[in-house]
Amino acid sequence: MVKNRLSPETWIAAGFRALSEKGPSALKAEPLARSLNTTKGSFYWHFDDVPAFHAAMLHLWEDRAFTGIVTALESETNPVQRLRKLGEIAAQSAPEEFGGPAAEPAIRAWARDNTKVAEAVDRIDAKRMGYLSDLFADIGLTNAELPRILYGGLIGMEELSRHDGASNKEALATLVDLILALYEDS
Amino acid sequence: MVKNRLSPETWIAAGFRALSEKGPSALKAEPLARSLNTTKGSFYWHFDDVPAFHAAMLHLWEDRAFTGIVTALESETNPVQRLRKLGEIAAQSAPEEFGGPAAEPAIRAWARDNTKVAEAVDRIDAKRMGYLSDLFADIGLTNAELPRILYGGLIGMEELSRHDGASNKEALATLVDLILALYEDS
DNA sequence: GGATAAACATACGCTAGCGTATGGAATCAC
DNA sequence: GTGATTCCATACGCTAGCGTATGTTTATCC
Repeated sequence: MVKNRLSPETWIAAGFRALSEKGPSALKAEPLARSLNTTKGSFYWHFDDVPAFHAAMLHLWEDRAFTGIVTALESETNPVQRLRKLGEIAAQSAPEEFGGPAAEPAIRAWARDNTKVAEAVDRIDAKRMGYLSDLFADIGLTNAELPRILYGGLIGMEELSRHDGASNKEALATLVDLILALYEDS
Repeated sequence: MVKNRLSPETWIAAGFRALSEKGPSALKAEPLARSLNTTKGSFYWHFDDVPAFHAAMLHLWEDRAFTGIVTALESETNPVQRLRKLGEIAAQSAPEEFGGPAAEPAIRAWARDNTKVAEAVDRIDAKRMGYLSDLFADIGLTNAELPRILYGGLIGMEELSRHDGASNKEALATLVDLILALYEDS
């Protein structure tokens, strides 16, 4: 029998997997331990308690939720290309360390019964909306509703995908086109 | 001391209130009883068990989630007016019987750890998307992505409002305008 | 206005998960 | 290799919520 020694990261990854698959109520020490074929002895060695574990998950996510997008768009030089690229990467699933596809909606759902999570989501939303605002401003689109339309569409479609399983690739591209039509006209 | 005798509907309303304010984890018999200043003796008189209570909540919602929208749009005669009106009513909060504002996002969050809820949301989403498809088809817009864009935007903005507290009135109106620009052009 | 039923209160045993404590195995230092 | 450290297993008491059983109150019906 191979004895896999676990790291905090392993637990956190298992946490995101459970969060995505079974919802926030699955983020408990003993069930997670079972999913890793171990006991909560390990859990309480790596983390002080359950809230501390939650905080660790949240910290990892908040750390990458904004910068991850920014760096992913760095390769594109002009704002229009960045907007189009944003539509593409948003249509893809999240990395495995966050529980694979539909990690973001799962975190938003988590925010409903956890204040700390809600606050983190608040901060990330504000940052992303600000970034979108700047992007639109760069191409001369100052309509204050555009970031909300695009980001809202992004969130909503991710949510929809979870239920109907469909891809958002086409829809997001079309949405960006609809918005950029304003740019062509100006 | 006035003895308020409770009905199943009172319990269900309290359920939606708790769901909206504290999340799915608040849908438990004893906490709900406390919120109504009573005991679970009443709960188990009106409902067989907790899953049965959940089913009752869900049944009420599913019953009104689609038809409610359709009847709200009946006053408008042509499809374009209906689309604009849809944007308006979606920006308002849900009726109090469903826990006031942001009831829909709460139910979507609930769907994450409850299969029955997820199935109900599936059915409602399909119906609403079908309705939107018909609406767009009526004005000659056959682009299959449009229902997803509008409905996704609706869902996402509702979610955003919960966090930043902002209204979606302007953004939804603008989104409808962006889409209807396709109609003007054709 | 006493009998009947409906609506609620209370007490009970049960389970899942929490956090602690302590012992045991695996790994590292040298 | 043995001593120390790191990591995990197990056992314990505790609490919240479940569902049942049974008692109490409140309304209803003639």
